[in-house]
Amino acid sequence: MGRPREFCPDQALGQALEVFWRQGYEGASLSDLTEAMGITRPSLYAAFGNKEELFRKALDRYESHVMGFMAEAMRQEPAREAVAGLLYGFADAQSGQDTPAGCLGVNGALACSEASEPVRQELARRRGAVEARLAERLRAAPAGQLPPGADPDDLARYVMALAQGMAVQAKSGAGREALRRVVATALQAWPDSVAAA
Amino acid sequence: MGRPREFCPDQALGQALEVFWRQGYEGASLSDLTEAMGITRPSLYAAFGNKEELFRKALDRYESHVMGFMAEAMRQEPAREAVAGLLYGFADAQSGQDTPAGCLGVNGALACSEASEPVRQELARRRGAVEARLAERLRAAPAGQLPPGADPDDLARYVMALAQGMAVQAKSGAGREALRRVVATALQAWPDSVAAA
DNA sequence: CCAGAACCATACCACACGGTACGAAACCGT
DNA sequence: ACGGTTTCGTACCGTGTGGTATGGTTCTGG
Repeated sequence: MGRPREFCPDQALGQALEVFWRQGYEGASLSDLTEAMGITRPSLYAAFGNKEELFRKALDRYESHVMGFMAEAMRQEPAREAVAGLLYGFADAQSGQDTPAGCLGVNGALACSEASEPVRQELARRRGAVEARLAERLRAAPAGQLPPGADPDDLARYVMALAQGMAVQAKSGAGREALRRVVATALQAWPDSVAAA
Repeated sequence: MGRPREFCPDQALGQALEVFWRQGYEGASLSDLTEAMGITRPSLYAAFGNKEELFRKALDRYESHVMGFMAEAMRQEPAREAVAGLLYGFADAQSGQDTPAGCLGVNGALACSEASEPVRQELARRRGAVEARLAERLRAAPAGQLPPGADPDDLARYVMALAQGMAVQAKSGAGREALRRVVATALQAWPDSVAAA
């Protein structure tokens, strides 16, 4: 009962996600957000709590929607295919025509004022979680599927560094083609012959 | 003539550099800056213009001091040594004990409000300049020094992506050892045998 | 020893920030 | 039709932002 809200929370969250994605947590003001979401300040607070909670919900939506490809990519065999799926998936997600450039997890709050330190740490935590999942995936690979002498943890960190670096490049203006060539260049170092072994 | 200033501009700039490095352009308030520099607001404006000019001067100082190793690294032979020198140099610069984590060029303003767009673009421009210098260095390498089938432009973009990704990792808490292993993992893909060819 | 010049410190400005109080409007169950 | 409930819109709050006016202070050149 009571007056029904005049906006769709999910759609509004999608708009908020875009603003955070483009401008980062601190760079997105409440005015930017409410304007993009098409709702007023009090409506935002009633529906989403406050700016930080809104950001966390946008982050959840980002992970489940934009990064949804990850789960399937990780399942690919052999391990090299999983890494290739991840990297090409990141490249595409960071260079979408209808989405902001780069990655919300990197754009969100890399360096910020002390007030946003909790947000920064949360993002670092989530990046670490992805890296841990990848390390686990690589550790489960049969011997011989990884490049000779490569440690799964090191390899996972290397792949994530590359992904995050591509996010920086995308935000700097690099297009999809450029990013895909970065992935291809990296994968040339991990020949199919190794995977076939 | 006139009253002499009671602070050393170069030292004050160094303190400002540290604050920008740690908190980024927007995340560093004038209060943060003046407190770290040990000077008052009007002194800052008299000596450095305004916040944006101060940032640009800090950026120049960063390039000439912290990134000073680049010129020598690029001169190394063969090309693989130049890339190795660059990457290890970045890894060390991003994980210094007495300096903020990460890279000022990446921390400074990756995503920001519209007001700081000029700063963001300037940083993207400078990152591109480094990439262009590296591409030129690789293009000048004798045939056979690069991995087979690798395009110098793609290779340069790949190396820069890795460096910028390490900057993200460093800001996330990765230590020097972790970063160096990322570099080593990347360099394993570019065997010495290729360089010796 | 004084005039001019540059610097320092305080106190201030307009404005944008994140967040909220409050009254009017719109709905549901009875 | 009406009471209770929830939303919406406006107008506001305290605080912090980047930036500056002003007056006292400390130096140099003559």
